[in-house]
Amino acid sequence: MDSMPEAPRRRATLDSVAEVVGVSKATVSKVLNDRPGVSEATRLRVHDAVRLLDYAPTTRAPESGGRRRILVLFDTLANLYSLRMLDALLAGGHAADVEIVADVIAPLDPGPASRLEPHRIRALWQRGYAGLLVVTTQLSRDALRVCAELDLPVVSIDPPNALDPDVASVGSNNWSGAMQATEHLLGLGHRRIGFVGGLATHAGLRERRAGYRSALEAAGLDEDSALVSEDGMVSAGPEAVRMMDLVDPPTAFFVSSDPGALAVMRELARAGLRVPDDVSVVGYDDTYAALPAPVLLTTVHTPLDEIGRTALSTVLAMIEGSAPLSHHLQLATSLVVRESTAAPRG
Amino acid sequence: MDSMPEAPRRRATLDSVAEVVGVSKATVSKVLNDRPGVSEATRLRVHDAVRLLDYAPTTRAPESGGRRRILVLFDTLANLYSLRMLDALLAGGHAADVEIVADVIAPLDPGPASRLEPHRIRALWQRGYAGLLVVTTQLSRDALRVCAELDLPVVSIDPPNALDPDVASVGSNNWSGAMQATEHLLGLGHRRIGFVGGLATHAGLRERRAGYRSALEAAGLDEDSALVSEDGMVSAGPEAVRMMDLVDPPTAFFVSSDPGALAVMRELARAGLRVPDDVSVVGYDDTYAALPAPVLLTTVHTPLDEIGRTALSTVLAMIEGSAPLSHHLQLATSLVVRESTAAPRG
DNA sequence: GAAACAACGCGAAAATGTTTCGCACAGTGC
DNA sequence: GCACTGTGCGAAACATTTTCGCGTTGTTTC
Repeated sequence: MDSMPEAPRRRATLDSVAEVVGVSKATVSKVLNDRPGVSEATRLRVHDAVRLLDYAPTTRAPESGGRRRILVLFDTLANLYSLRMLDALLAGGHAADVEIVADVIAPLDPGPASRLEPHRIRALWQRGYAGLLVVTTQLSRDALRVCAELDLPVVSIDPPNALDPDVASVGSNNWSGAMQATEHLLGLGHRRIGFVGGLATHAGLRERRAGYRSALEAAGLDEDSALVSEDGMVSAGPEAVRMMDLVDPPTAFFVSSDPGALAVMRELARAGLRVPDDVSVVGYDDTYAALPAPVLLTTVHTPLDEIGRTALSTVLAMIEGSAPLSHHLQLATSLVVRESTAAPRG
Repeated sequence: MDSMPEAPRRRATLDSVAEVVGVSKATVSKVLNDRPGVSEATRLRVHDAVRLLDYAPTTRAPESGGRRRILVLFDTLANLYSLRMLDALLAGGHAADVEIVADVIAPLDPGPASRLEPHRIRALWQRGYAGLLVVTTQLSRDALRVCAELDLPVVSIDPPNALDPDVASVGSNNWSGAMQATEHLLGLGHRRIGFVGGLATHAGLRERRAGYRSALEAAGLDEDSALVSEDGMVSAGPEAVRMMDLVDPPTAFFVSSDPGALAVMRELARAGLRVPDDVSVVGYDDTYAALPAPVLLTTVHTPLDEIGRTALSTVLAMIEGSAPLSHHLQLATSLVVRESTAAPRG
């Protein structure tokens, strides 16, 4: 018995493409590099053959000449959270000599149809990314299965849900952060503390709610459902004003995002209430630190730099083949007391 | 007599490096690609020779999945201007099926030494970027020369200085924008209008100053140097407060950036002055539009989306080989009147 | 209408860089 | 002294890009 009867289907090479088209490999090379000196007809035929044979240049030595490329997918860039995360990742990319490519999942169509579908994952993989970082976005089970098939390492940053325990994730301890914020207000003497949260579809936001409740309970207080809003951040301001009209209004608000906190402060100011004299406000994430607001926000600082660095080194470790340190890292938050909180009146 | 007696100093090649070190080109190649099978001593000697000869491989990195890659270099990501620009560029990248790679020039070292040096440009070219977009950053003449040599198209977005007329640039009409802002205040009845600008090293900021002055002159007013500050944005707030202490204080401020305007509003508020009741404030760039500030900022809207799209299509056209529509595009600004301006008191 | 000319498309060969494979040599065990 | 083994390196094979010249085609000139 000699070797296998059929050809072992070697990878397509420039010569094989040239042979199929019936031109020289020089011509094929020119087409692939968009060099002049080739007719449009030949150009088209070469492209067809390249597609047909699924040709890819071999000089691509994935781990050699070119640097590794990591794709970072944001749900949106329209907030400072994304910006600071990107900044941290770029710094980490420089340090590790990898190329960080940022993209938004659906820059044109914000509809729910533009999720990360399996075919999209395959397209990403074909583009040669060595790893994938997904920021505050849920990956479907199908998408994850495709990633596993393609051996494409994925790390989720601040995942909305801990859907799959096998997916590595890096985030911060939301429950503890909310505890810190609420305990700060309790420590100032507040007893009626409103909670203005985002939609409870995000696990992190649910954890913040739970932390808020735990802090209240630890202080011997019951949660008052009239003081809790989870309608999403667009209605944060009106919701806060609504609570202030209650017979026993809150003296402080814990708002589970910084933009939401700013919206609350804005609406309170329009309603004639001063922060922190009349009402205290605590935000979350510390993404607006550099912003010279009239009243600087007391907020929970999430270590985005550290989260970014950790996520990057995790995905790099996975690319190298080693298992990540832990599948679900949560970094510690810290409270930053600025100007928007004070002891309640009287 | 034959040709020139001395060698014309050709570009270093693998063979020349190998000759200098006294090894084969295979060994040099292994060193450069971090392949095993080379002793540490040889590795070091090769690295030395590479540095000495300033060797760079002539073959470029292959394009990712066939798509072109455009590098966008920001001076910093720590502001919403960069964020919105990046967002616009990513959207344009999706539309044109090119990969947008964002990076900051010096993520670690903010010193002036980290400019875009020629060798850095070569490194970029080697990584296979088809074009370069530079945001609010000056390129040195040397760097531009290298770009021209390498045939690497460059488009400057909002360049600090119109150094080289041959470099394509896309920006907005700063002079006209400042005119609009100042005319708005004049139209409301203001006659004492303070100008708080950034450092006048940036051409765009100088143009804004000129537009401010032109509007005043068109209204028959003289510029009062006591009402002009160009100390940079860090001192914007204190400068505004200082002007309010003048015997004939301004009734309005034109601040030539949005963060600066917010800083001014913050300091005015701390000094007990209400905006817009006591003082009006106009900002510039409209980068904080989505921000729920207590008083929404009246500002000059610069069309960052359009600027980004235009810059991207310009660099793509240059890659295709066609000349850009124009070398120095300036897009029109528009005034967005919100809450921070009103007629002067009494 | 023919000769001269210009432009373009293409391939052979040279140039450049990467990978494979085998040789030489040093150290080690018997 | 002989076999064995691992390491460092280079020759040659391989993959791709670039240069340069040749032939074809279409156009202008007389």
